[in-house]
Amino acid sequence: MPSRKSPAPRGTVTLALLAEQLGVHVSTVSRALSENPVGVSAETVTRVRQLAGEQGYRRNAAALSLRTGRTKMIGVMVPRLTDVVLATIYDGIDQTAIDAGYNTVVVNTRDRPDLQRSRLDLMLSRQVEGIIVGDSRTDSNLISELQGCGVPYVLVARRMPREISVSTDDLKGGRLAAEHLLSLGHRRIGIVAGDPHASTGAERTLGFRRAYAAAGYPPPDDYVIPSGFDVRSGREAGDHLLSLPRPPTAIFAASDFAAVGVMGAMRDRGLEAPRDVAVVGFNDLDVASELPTPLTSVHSPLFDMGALSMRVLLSLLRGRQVRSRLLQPTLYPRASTVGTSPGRTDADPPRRPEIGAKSARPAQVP
Amino acid sequence: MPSRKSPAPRGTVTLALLAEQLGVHVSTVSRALSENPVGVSAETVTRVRQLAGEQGYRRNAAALSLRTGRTKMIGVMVPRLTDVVLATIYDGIDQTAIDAGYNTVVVNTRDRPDLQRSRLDLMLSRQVEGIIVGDSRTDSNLISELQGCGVPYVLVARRMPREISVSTDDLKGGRLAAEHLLSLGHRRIGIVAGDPHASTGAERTLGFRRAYAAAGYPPPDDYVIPSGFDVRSGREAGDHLLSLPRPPTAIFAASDFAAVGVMGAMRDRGLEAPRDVAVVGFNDLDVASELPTPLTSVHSPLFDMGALSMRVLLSLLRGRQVRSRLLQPTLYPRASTVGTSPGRTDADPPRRPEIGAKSARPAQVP
DNA sequence: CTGAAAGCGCTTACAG
DNA sequence: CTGAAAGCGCTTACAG
Repeated sequence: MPSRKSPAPRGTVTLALLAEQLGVHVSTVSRALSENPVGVSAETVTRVRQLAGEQGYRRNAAALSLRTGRTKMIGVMVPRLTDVVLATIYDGIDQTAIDAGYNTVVVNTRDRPDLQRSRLDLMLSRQVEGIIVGDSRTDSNLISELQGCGVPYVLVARRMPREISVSTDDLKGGRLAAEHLLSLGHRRIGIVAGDPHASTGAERTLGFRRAYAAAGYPPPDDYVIPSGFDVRSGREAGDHLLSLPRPPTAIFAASDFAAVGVMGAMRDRGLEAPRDVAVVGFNDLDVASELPTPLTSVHSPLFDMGALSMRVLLSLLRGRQVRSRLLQPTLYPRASTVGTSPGRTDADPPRRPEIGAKSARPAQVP
Repeated sequence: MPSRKSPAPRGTVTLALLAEQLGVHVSTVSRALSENPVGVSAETVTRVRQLAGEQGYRRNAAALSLRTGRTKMIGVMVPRLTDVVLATIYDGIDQTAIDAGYNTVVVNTRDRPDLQRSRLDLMLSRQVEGIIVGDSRTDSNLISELQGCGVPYVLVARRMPREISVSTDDLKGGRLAAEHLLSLGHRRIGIVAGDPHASTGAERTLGFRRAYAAAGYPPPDDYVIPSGFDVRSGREAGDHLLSLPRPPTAIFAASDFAAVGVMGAMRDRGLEAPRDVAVVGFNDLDVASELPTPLTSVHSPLFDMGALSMRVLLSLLRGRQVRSRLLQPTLYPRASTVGTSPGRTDADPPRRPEIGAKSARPAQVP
């Protein structure tokens, strides 16, 4: 075996380069390196792979894609990855994609229609085979653009009429929160509503309001504050609600981080949860149960939601018939509403007490 | 103008297809569609672009890359995007990349050397022009693989000897936390150390220990608990520290979320910060200042760190000489150590009191 | 200003 | 089992 110059000589290692060194045709090298080498002698396969390994050969994905018309790439659109909710959903998507032999490429669109458009263009240029849409909004025409481009897609987290989606039953989640606060006797409640153009924010709020209205206590509009889903937005909305002439006795926030912001606003006014104001969050992130005042929250299965959306998309790519999925939310009552005194460790076993559906899993996509 | 069938007829719109419809050569179409059309009549440019718009033409990125040898893609490796610290750094990277005409593709490696390897391979197959490495570890040979592959790279957040990196001065950050707790009279402290194979965890811990040793109170090894950077790890390490025969009077956690976990462990034992145990976190995330008990934390400029790492990589790609950067940490004292009583809104104006450097920004890469 | 050709790196019928 | 050729969609010297 003659000693080679260096693992990666100068420039890239190509099939042609390997073929030349081995004295065989480039097509033979291609066959030997294919997943399942057929029509090549075992000996050739060994020789080729040996050299390819030594030289650090890596198949050029662009050439492969150009030739075969396939990329094995899935595009994922999210508003922002710095929101751990979306990051967790994406994690489920990515892991499921990898297990199925696909790779994902994710873009942040910051909930801005202009960025949705340009980032979608980018993904289409890169020939993604499918798209998972985590940033659909009622005030954007993203969906109609998607319809025109001929690439299969599935919505996740946020849904839209007549579109295939995988999401939490947010209407029900809002209702669970309302029923919990109603049962504790709260009549004047405030809502940190999240983004009204996202179905998550809109439906959590709607489910909550409907339940309160049905009980005879329809929340007035000025107790419903549109917001983002982050700490800062929650803080601002909380400041607003607590400054009302007759502040609410309980606040429902459409996200856990918004709820933390509400608690910050309370703290700075010398208010305590639940003594002065009860607080309910949404999503039940890890942080909720470990807060100094543990947060009552509506759990939604984020990782599973991402994973399922990917499985639905894979079915779609295989030409199967698919339908939308609604995952079940579960409310976990904690000290921010039911007022466990600090130190009573038995009163709040994390992740135990459930209200609502027995976290029934939807039937898997076949 | 004859009426067209549909915007995206069947299959993809290519240059050849446009050329045929216009009765010109494909190379003419290519020129007309190029960024800066040169050597084409203005009229042709208009005609071509008009039709391209109508037909929804999108340049095939694979073909472009194969032809030009350029991809304008930057790879980003992180342990996990569900850690908001990394997500924020990535956000800085991505925005800076876009502004410079590049796109990023990010991979999660979960701090597993095997995944580092396979995901790196993937990126190299996709012909990334540079890589930003957020997951370097002392127990992985990722760096030596990177050295052999001929693609420029820059480390971010975690650093390694003799490698170009952009990170926070974690040694100093640890020292700031130690000086703060020393000044409050704490002598027996516990450390939730983070991952010892990541320079962030190792150096924050080392800086802290050195300062305590220098003051005459070297922390014993069994008060230093290796951990992850998440809530759960912090919770477990906190449980451990608080169960010691002589529990610490203060705990330094290498991340804010780990600190929240520590506070959860305290709460379940009926302990309060800072009355029973003082707590210091690291990174100063948004959530830190809004917690029911606001968390004293060492701020590090995460978004800027990501952005700067991208600028350094861009310099490297332009063949310039670059050097490592160390960003300055700043300690923000809050109620978890200095015991502001709830309701005193003037005692903790978020983001105001500083200890340490005046957040001096490093000189920008030219 | 426009056309014709070559070629990026790869896979895949088609011969032999 | 191996070779030779075609072609994926694009850009870019090279002619005219």
